[in-house]
Amino acid sequence: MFDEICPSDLSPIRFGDKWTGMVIRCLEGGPRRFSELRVPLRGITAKVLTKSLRTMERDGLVTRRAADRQVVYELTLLGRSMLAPMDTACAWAREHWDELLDAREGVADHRG
Amino acid sequence: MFDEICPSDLSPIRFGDKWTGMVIRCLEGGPRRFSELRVPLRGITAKVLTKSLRTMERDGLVTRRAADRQVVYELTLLGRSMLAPMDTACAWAREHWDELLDAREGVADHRG
DNA sequence: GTAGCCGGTATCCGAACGGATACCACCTGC
DNA sequence: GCAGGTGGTATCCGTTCGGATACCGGCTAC
Repeated sequence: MFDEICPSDLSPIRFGDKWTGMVIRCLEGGPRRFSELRVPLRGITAKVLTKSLRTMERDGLVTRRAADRQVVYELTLLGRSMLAPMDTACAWAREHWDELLDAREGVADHRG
Repeated sequence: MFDEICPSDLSPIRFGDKWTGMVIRCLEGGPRRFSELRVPLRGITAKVLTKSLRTMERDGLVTRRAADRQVVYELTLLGRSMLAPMDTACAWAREHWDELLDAREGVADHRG
């Protein structure tokens, strides 16, 4: 999923920790439950997702709401405001995709 | 210096490693020597700066040129192109400075 | 009662990050 | 000959990051 949304592995631009950017993308469409977030974030362990979400909560990017025997996470206005710089970053990465790739492959050619 | 240029400590947006964004800002005005970079980057050790610069070189953001018994680092076009998303990120951070600060202080109030 | 989902926590681990310190070769100026 | 600057490298160190694994209480379905 995220291979298509955002070419984030190669880009040097990061939003928060490894997963924060992807979590924000997952919450872009509305509130999501803990286990709903784990699906698109293939392979993330509960511990790591919990830690990311707690940090994001601390930083005012998401809210955690435990209601009616389920937990939902939702973007705050601040969290939602990060979508703009994220779009800029993704546009930059897409625009310079080839150059980024060339730089890494050049290294691979020389040393790998 | 960098406290004024970019409120980067509080912002969750990062470009490369800890120093990459600041190095790019330092090189914005033209080529700089190794020791010239160390001045504004107060406290950076030679090892860490070397590592940052080598990574940036590998990623095609800077060039290293050893000429006439001195070494100069210069932004590539790719490196220079990062100034645009960096400006966006800085603008975002400035715009949401108070919210970012509140989130952290709220934590400090509760737990610190 | 027991199997399963939900939303985690606890513990351990290896790798990477960032820094401190010491050291180095090379050249310049005195 | 010796101090000082330049552009590093080598070694060690504590912290953080991200992940693997095991386990947990609460609830539901059968």
